[in-house]
Amino acid sequence: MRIATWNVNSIRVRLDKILDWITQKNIDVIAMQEIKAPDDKFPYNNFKDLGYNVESFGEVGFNGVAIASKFPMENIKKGFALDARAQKRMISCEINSIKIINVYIPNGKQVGTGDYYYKLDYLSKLKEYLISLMKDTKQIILMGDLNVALSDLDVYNSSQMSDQIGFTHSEKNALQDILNIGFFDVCREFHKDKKLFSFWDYRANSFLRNKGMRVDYILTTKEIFEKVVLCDIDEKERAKPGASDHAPVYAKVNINTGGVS
DNA sequence: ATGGTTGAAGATCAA
Repeated sequence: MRIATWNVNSIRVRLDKILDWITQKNIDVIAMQEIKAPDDKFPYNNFKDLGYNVESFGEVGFNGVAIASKFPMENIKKGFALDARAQKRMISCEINSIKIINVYIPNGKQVGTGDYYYKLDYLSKLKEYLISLMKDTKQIILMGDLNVALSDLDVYNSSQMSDQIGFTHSEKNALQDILNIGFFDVCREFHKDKKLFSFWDYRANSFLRNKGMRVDYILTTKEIFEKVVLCDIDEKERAKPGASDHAPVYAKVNINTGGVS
């Protein structure tokens, strides 16, 4: 099973690129964030024409998440009961008895603002939710834009990024707390000592200067991680004209998917 | 450099 997460920064503007990429990479399940479209404007049929089931949870103007899957999705849940602002940031389902959670963590805007504390609260509530979920199943994949760079290898310049949004001690600790309950940072496990970025700001020629951050993650329980055979970030998608400011992160998991893939 | 650029709006807000 090939899985992916991508902050697409508008499902409608990026549609052709997304469809081309999931076809080229033979992606079975893709978690998308920042679709920036209400559900009645989501291009469902374009995914269905390629053989994907698709579920979206969007709103006008910003946020919004969606999952497209070649396999049937069961127990679809839209929203996160512990989200203090009840925004459109989480959608989850079960695929082949694996719990798949797609989350778009709040950006936080500025350190010390209400938005920043909302972000920390969201990460804390997500950890509590995952702890409760793990009592029922050990088969969990959490994918999404977590808006936090975990280590010095996840930012272009750790001293320059120190105490900046996405790289404060509180944010890093909140994400590390989630890993500590039993989740593996799959891309980092496969590339232990390498600088890894998944996001480059549109401003100030960040991509050309490779001033990026890794904020997009695939996290899995140990039971799933043991079956992962590869994980990478496709930086080439970020280099294209008209790209999202995020690149897709993808992995291959060796599980029985009924012969479909 | 408190700038820069992009998207969804249709003025600014969010990132």
